[in-house]
Amino acid sequence: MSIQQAGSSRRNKWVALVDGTNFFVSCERAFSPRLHGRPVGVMSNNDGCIIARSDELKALGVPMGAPVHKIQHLIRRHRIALLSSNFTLYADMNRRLNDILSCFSDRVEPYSVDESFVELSGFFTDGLLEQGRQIEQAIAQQAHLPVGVGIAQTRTLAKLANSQAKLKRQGPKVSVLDADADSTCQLLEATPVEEVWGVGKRLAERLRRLGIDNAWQLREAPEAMLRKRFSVTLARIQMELKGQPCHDGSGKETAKKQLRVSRSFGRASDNQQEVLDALRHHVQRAAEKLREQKSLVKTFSIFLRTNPFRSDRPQHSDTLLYQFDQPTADTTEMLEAARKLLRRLWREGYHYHKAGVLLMELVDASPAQLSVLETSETQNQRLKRERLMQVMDRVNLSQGRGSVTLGVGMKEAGWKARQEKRSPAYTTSWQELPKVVAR
DNA sequence: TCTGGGGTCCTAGGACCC
DNA sequence: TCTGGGGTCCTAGGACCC
Repeated sequence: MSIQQAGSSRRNKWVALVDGTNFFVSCERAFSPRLHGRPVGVMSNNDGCIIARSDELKALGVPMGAPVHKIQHLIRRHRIALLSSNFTLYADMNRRLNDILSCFSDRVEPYSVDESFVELSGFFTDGLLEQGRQIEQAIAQQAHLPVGVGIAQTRTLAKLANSQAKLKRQGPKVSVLDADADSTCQLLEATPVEEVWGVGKRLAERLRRLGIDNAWQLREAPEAMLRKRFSVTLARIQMELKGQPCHDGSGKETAKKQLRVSRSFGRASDNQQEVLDALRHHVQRAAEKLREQKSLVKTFSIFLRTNPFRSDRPQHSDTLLYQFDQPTADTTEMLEAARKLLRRLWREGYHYHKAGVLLMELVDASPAQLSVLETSETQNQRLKRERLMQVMDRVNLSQGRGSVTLGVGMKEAGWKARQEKRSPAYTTSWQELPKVVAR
C-alpha cells in the first residue's frame, strides 16, 4: 500500500475550502427576513431532529441532532423558528454558490451540499487573503449567503483554516494557513486531534492512548507507526497536515458507486401494502438517479427496519439482495425485484419504521454492456421501455419530481414523512415564487 | 407521541483454490 | 504422532464525512 501524492506542494498552488455558514438556515433566511436576528433551526426529514442551527440557536445550547421533542420547552420560551428541511431549495442555492465560485477558478470541486474546494494558483500569501475576501463578498452580494473561506496547501489544512475563519467575530471570514509558517505549529498544537478532518471519535480515543492529543503531535508522529497501528488513511492525513497533498481533485464528477434512497415513515406501519408503496417510491427515485449518472445496476437490494428507539416493541431489521441477469436501469424491473424481495423479507406483527432501496455494483451504461445474446424481440421491448423511461425523466425534470410515476400515485400515502413547516420552493417552482406586494 | 439520509474508504476474515 | 501455505476474491462491518 503506498501513499498517493497528488502533485508537489509548490508554494503557488493552494486550495480554498468555501463553506456556507449555517447553510440551511442561511438559505431560509435569504428569502425570509423575519428569520433574521432570532434563533432558527432546520429539522431533518420527518421533522424529527435538528440538522442546522443559527448562531442564536447554538447559543441556547441546542446541540446538532437534538430530537425536537426534547427541546419543546426551549422552543416556546425563546420563540425559536423551526422549519422542515427543503432540500430542493438548498440544492439550488448550492448550484448558485458553485456558479459564483467558477468565476474565480476553473477548478471548483463541490464536496457537499454546503461546501466546495476551489483550486487557486499563482498567488503569494497576502494575495490569497484578498482573493478569499473577494470570494466571500461575491457570494454575499449575489447569493445573499454568508460563507467562511479557508485557504492552505492541502484540503485537510484548508478545513482547519476554514474553522479558524469562522471563529472571527468581525471582518472577513477568511483565513490562510501556510503549512511551513512558524505560527502553524501553535495553531496545530491548540487543535484537539479529533478536530482534524478524517479523525473521528474512535480514532481520537486510540491516538490519545498513545499520547497523541493534538494535530501537531499527529503531524510529528512516526509515520511507520501510524501506518502499522492504524491505516494508510491516517498516514495520508499526516502528510496533508505537513502540507503535502494526498487528496487531489481527480475524484470529481465520477459516477457514484452505490445509490441509496431510504426514508423513515411518518408513522410506523404493519401493513405490507403500505410499505410496498413506500418502496415503490424509493425505487423510482433511485432509478432516476441511476439513469441520471448513466449507469446500470447489477445488484439490487431493499431493507426494512423497525424503530430501534422503541425498545418496548419487537425488533426486526434485515436486508435482501437481488441479482439481475443483465444490468439494468429499468424502473419496472426494479419494481418487480422490490416486490419479490419484500414478500420474502416481510414478517407479520412488526411495526416497520423505515425502508430503503440500495443499488450496488453499478456499471457504465455503454452499449458494450448489453448482451450479445439478446434476441431482436427482447431488444425491441428493451428499447421501448428505455424510451418510456426517458420520457418519464424529462417530464419529472420539467414538471417537478413525482409528476409521472409508475403505478399508484404517492400523494396521501401513510408512510409520507411529516413536513409541516417546509418553506416554499422559492427558486425552483413557478407556483412558489416569492410574491412582492406593492402598497 | 416524537430520534435524518446518503455517501466513501478500508480492513479483517472466511471461502476457495492449488 | 505429525495434519501446508500462500494466494485471491468477496462480504460484512467499522469508521468517517456532511
